[in-house]
Amino acid sequence: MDNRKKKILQAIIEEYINTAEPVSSGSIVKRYGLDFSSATIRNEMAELEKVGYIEKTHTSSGRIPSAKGYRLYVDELLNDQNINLAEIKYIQSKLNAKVNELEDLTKITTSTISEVTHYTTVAIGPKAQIQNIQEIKFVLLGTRMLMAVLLTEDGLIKETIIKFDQDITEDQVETLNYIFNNKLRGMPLDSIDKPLEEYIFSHMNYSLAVIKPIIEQLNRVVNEEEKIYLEGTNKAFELPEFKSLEIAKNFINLIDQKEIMADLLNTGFANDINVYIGDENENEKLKDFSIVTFRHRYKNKDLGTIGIIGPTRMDYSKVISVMKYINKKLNGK
Amino acid sequence: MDNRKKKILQAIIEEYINTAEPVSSGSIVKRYGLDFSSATIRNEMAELEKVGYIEKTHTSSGRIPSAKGYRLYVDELLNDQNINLAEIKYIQSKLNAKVNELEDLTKITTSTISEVTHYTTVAIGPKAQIQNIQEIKFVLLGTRMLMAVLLTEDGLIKETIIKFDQDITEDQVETLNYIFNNKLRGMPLDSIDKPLEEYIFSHMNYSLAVIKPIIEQLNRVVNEEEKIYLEGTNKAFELPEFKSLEIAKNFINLIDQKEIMADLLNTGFANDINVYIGDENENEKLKDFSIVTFRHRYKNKDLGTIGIIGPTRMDYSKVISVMKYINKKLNGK
DNA sequence: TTTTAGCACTTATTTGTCAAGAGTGCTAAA
DNA sequence: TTTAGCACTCTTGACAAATAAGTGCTAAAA
Repeated sequence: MDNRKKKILQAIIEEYINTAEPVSSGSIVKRYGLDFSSATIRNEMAELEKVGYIEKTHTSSGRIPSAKGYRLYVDELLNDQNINLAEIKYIQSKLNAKVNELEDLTKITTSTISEVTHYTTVAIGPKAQIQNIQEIKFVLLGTRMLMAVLLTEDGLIKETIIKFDQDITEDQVETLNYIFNNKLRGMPLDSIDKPLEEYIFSHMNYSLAVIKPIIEQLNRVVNEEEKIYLEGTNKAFELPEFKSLEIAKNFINLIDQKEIMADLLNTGFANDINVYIGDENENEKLKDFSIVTFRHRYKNKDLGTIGIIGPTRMDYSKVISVMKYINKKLNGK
Repeated sequence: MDNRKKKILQAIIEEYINTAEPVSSGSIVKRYGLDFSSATIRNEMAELEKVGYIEKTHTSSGRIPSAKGYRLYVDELLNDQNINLAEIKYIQSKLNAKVNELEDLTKITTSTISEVTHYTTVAIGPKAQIQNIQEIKFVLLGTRMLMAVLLTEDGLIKETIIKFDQDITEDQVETLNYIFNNKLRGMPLDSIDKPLEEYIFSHMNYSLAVIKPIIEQLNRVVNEEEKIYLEGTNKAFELPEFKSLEIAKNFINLIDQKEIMADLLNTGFANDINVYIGDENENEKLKDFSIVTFRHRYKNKDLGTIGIIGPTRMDYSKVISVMKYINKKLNGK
């Protein structure tokens, strides 16, 4: 792969990202200041095709990038500072809002990314199970309802409601607070389980009718799938790829299945931008799409993952640039 | 409108709902046990068209129902007990799950309706602003973070986090609990406002640095748009209407705009099934779609609204039957 | 008076053909 | 090594013709 070939490949990919049409040798000569004739470009293109970076849709058509082509582009060729002043200002204005909860920040970030990149954006909160409990508090609401609030060492907050068939007294709440904090402080969230229930019941001699529903509900909350945030589904429908009913349907099916989205977001390396192009994706259903994710960690705290999902013909340069910038901003918060 | 005309109209509508193709005079004779020739049906159809219940797509085509036709069908002709044993069993199994929070019930109900009807289903929780406060509790998390929990007289629970630039003591929390409950018990949620802040500051002589963020955040939480629950977006894409890119795009645009969905769900009569057919909808964007909503109240408590959104060619009989049944079940809970 | 057989007429849909256009691969010359 | 030139391939759009589905109307039958 000499330099000229790379330049031509880059031109093909960028032209294709812009126009969504197969790229001809002529159009490259015209628009990409390469000082050769179309015949020369044609020869180079034939070789690029032989090594699998580009493809033809039919014998006499222009070329489109293959997944392998995009991969080289993403790894070596693209500009990852492709972000302008207007975009920077917009992102700043959004991210400067004061937020009290990580959830709000996730929502804002997700919608901001979708606005700036014009792609559908998904996000998921940090995994609860692996975190350690810092504090747990019970609050009596009315006479037969408790709210339990869990605070983890990483600052994640989980709350849930537990209903009882009998009245609960403020004294009981106080005891519960004492027992649970005493037992759980510093422990991982997933240690709220059956053995704990038995331990409290037998060693601390506390009413099972109260303990049991609490443990069960806390266990449920801690283990339930994290919520998925989704923004800009409609953005995808502006893309020419979505003229194909097949593609549109697959896309909607994908983002409608929260488990698939959760899996997608929970793979990849932390604090790095992960790009999965077309059939690089393990999931067969994703072969026509690309995903760019970012698992955000800050000061060793897991802050969840944000991902962009779109057609393989995605503006990787813009997407990656925006992700990088947002990450920098988030770490400054 | 004599009886025979109504029968023919019903046949046309039900055939169209099944096939999504314009209905010819011949097909009705064949499939709907009406003992007349196609010529007779044709004459009747010409008259039904004259009064606006059905329409033609071109001079020699079969007929499709107009909004007015669907309206008559919904008001007078359809079977609202169109639900079979398998569906009843399925709904029962889903709704029998024990839930601690209204939110969980809403989620389950929404997805159940979508599964049974095969249409996209949306829901919104009860409006908070109009409810009265029963209890308010503050919980200290760490040293600079409060969780505020609001319980309304209707049983709605709202919680939120407030962060401070200074440490908060347990004594302060106790005072806050006293002040707020004392002042707000029995008051509507939207009375948490600036005047209240000033009152507490001046009359109770309490630190503004603590009061102000609390009031602001509570106010924000109480007034923010209720969350929208959405299930089965992909179901819509199985319908022949969604072969049209135009329709598909409009649909996605609609359900992506939470404010439109909220408006939609917040109109209509409580405890009644509301049907809006095609251009009966006020919103121009909805002219190709129908909405069936149900504002659920029980023992005078607002429990939110559930809605089905689909093409005007919707299986109203099934949708209304399922809604009615679900309502009955919910009221038994 | 109501119903219906029969037929002319309308429109959509499908199929085939043709010409134009875009782009390639290859050859031979620069 | 590059490129002009040209034959070749495939797509796209336009047009025409054939087919099919269905209506409206007329005149006869019930």
